[in-house]
Amino acid sequence: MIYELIKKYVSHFESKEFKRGEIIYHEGDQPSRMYFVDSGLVGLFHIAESGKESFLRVFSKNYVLGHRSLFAEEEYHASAVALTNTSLSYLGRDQICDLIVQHNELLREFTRILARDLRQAEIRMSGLVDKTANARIAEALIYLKLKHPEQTWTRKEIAEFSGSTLETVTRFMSVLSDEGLIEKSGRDFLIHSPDDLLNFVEP
Amino acid sequence: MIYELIKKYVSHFESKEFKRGEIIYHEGDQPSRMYFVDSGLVGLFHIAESGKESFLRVFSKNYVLGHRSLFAEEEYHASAVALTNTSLSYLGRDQICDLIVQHNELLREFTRILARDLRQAEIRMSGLVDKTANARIAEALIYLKLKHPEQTWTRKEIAEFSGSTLETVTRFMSVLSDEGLIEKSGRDFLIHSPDDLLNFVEP
DNA sequence: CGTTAGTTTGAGGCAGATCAACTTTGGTGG
DNA sequence: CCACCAAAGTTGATCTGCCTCAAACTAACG
Repeated sequence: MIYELIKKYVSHFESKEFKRGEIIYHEGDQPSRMYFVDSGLVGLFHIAESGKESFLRVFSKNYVLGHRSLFAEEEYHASAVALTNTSLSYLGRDQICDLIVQHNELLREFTRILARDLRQAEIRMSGLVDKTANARIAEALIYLKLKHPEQTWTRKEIAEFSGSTLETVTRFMSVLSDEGLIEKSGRDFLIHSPDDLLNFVEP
Repeated sequence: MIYELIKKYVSHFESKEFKRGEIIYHEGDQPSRMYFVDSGLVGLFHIAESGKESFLRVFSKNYVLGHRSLFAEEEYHASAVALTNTSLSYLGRDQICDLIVQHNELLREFTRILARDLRQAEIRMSGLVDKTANARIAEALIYLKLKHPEQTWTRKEIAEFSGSTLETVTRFMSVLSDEGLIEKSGRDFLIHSPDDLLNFVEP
């Protein structure tokens, strides 16, 4: 959506390829660009003091990344990592600045994205206090797998997204598999019915 | 800051008084206004399914509230409550819309606020997984009391801000008092040295 | 002063983190 | 194409932080 809007005003983009696992930008760095996903999948991760990682956001085709830091005029608070082979286009900070000053509607779209992400972050925060680990894992499974069915998510990624641990995710997925609520195949899995899954965890 | 900017373009505001405990807007409502704090203190609370509340944000003099929902074009995801007797000015949605379309710099300021709040929410999220309850309580004490020394925060508010419970907050504050790191006086308290406090909890 | 909202302290229990050892998967290079 | 091996997943056992429930106390306001 935002990427479509931007393409209306910009004809040429620099672009770059990343392989699975490659880092797009590092937590702590000063932002100099805004990235757009042409293909592939990107994850945003924050590493806490203890070394524990949190999986904050996922970016897929046509999403933007790096915008938060640019608009906040802060360094990156998290690292962006390619989750698959990924192709990104990007624009420099100055070019973005010109664009948003000249095209108010573009800036409004960025503002909407940030406002929605803020809601999501605060709701997840509340879920971390309120819900059991299994409930959060169930939601993570649904969110990650339904939005990105082609991706083979690792147990570690699911754990970091749900605010749990690898072992707890594994254990719970075994239960779900025994209950016939998901179907494991190799490292991947399939959700039969999201509703049944949620019902299982919140009766 | 944002309020100052807005005052440059708007001469007349409607305004309203709220007593401690009064609700300014309800979670789930459609946003129709944006509020500005003239005096007093406002808290933003989200109630999770189980009934557990999370204390998401604090708004004091010159801060805006209600902006997230307005920009996201979503209903409120949390309720705003007066923490003290509070005086708010407000503008209607249409008026805000006109303002931000006409004054790009104003919209940029809103975007910055949202971008910074998003960082904070995601860092707090990560802290909920990573840190002990006591570490989060220590941070909450510092954040709430240093930014708003005049406010007598309740144990419940501190608990909901730190993602803990009233009892755990009470217990930990008793320890801190015994250690001479805070000084209780009635229901209120005083922090001697924020650094010492943080050092006590993260050695 | 009486009343209510807020605070304190204790005892108990359990969800889920941690540590550890073993198995499986799937990519790679011979 | 198969053998190998590093990376990912599984499972068990243990341990503890802190939440929950309960009951008594105290501050503060009208």
